[in-house]
Amino acid sequence: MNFTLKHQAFNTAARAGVLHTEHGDIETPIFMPVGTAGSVKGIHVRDLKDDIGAQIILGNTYHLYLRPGTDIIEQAGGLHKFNGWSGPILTDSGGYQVFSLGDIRKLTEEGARFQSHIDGSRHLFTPESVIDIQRKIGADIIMAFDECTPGDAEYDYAKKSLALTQRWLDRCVEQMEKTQPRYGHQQSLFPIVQGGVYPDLREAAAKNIIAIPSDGYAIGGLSVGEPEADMYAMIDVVAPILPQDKPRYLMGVGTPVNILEAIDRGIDMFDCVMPTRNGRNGMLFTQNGTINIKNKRWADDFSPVDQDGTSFVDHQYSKAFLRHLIVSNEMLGSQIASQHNLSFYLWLVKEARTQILTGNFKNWKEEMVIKLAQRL
RNA sequence: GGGGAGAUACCAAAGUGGCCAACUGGGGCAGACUGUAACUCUGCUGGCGUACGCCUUCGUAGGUUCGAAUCCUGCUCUCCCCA
Repeated sequence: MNFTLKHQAFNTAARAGVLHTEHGDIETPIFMPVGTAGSVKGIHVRDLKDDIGAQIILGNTYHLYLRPGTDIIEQAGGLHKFNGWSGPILTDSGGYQVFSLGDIRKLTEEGARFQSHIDGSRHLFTPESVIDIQRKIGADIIMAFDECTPGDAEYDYAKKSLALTQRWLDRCVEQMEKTQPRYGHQQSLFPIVQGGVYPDLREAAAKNIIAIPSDGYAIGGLSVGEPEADMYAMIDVVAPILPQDKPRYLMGVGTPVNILEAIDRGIDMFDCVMPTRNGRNGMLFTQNGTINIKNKRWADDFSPVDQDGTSFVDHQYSKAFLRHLIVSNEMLGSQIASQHNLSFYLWLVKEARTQILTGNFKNWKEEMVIKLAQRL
């Protein structure tokens, strides 16, 4: 796996590049749809590829481990074979579940003990086991096992949490070295910078991490409850420390505005459940702001879902019909909204890339941020 | 014709003397959602007021009572059973 930088503008840290993987090239900046349980909820692989233009998707270690279980995925020949997605796959390590399932897990030096949210059964995740599982899933990009520190963590907690994440990282690296790819393609480990909302912790974490040779570096523990300004401030601290010639992945972010702001600060890769989850809940993202399609005002609006949209669903269906579907809890509504939102997200990063390459990113971004913040 | 049951807010349905502007669902109207325990969650839903509150409501007309959605009487309507 290697990364080629195509262009870097003078008045912004934004970059355009290409990340080459054995399952295909990824043009950055990129948004990666989240497919927690092996599927991007409600979206066919064909539409992901041909209509939405996704270049890489996510899977989740914790969820896939619980269901269908690692054995089944191995028997299938890896997640690519299992779900039919032939492009690159990145798996989250379960570090986010350490955060989101805080009530039913316990952290120790050894790892994280979870109680399954499905049946209550008890499971231990260690840095080693998490690497092994991701190997078996067949991820192109394997994420280090970390503790995703809550956004409101006090300094002392964030510091301890970071130290644990760093010790776990060393064990992840060691386990990667001791093990081999499962299905004949390369698997790369991305370390993760934590440190809460504390610049000195973030700086130390970033410096610590770049000592580990990797094909890419991630920033985690943001957009988890902290003020938006803190998120940007942490990116400002960390991104300049990370190697220029490696992709930078901001985990779990975010809103369209978040993404543009982060691209401006030198981030290359993003993922977020927002386009799919919020889509299912009736929120549409457009160039001109967000739409709550459940609102009464759309009931008799027979114009296309999105006049400027790039997906077929944007022109195939009207706002009124989509509202009807969502309000009626018809599953097609979730599908259309998700497909629209993902298409918009992929359009957004593609357009950002074009603007970077033509040297107009900064101006374009400033205009877009204003438009995107509107509510229609 | 005889017997029985019932009429509560947009719908359904609790409430059978004061804690009732009235439980709870649904519907409606808004809001939230950031490495997915999420087709989920939260709020509001008689009128006016930010709020304390005030006003008008439980088929309808009267009555009893300090006080009625709740008790009594007449009327109207609905449903069930038997002829």
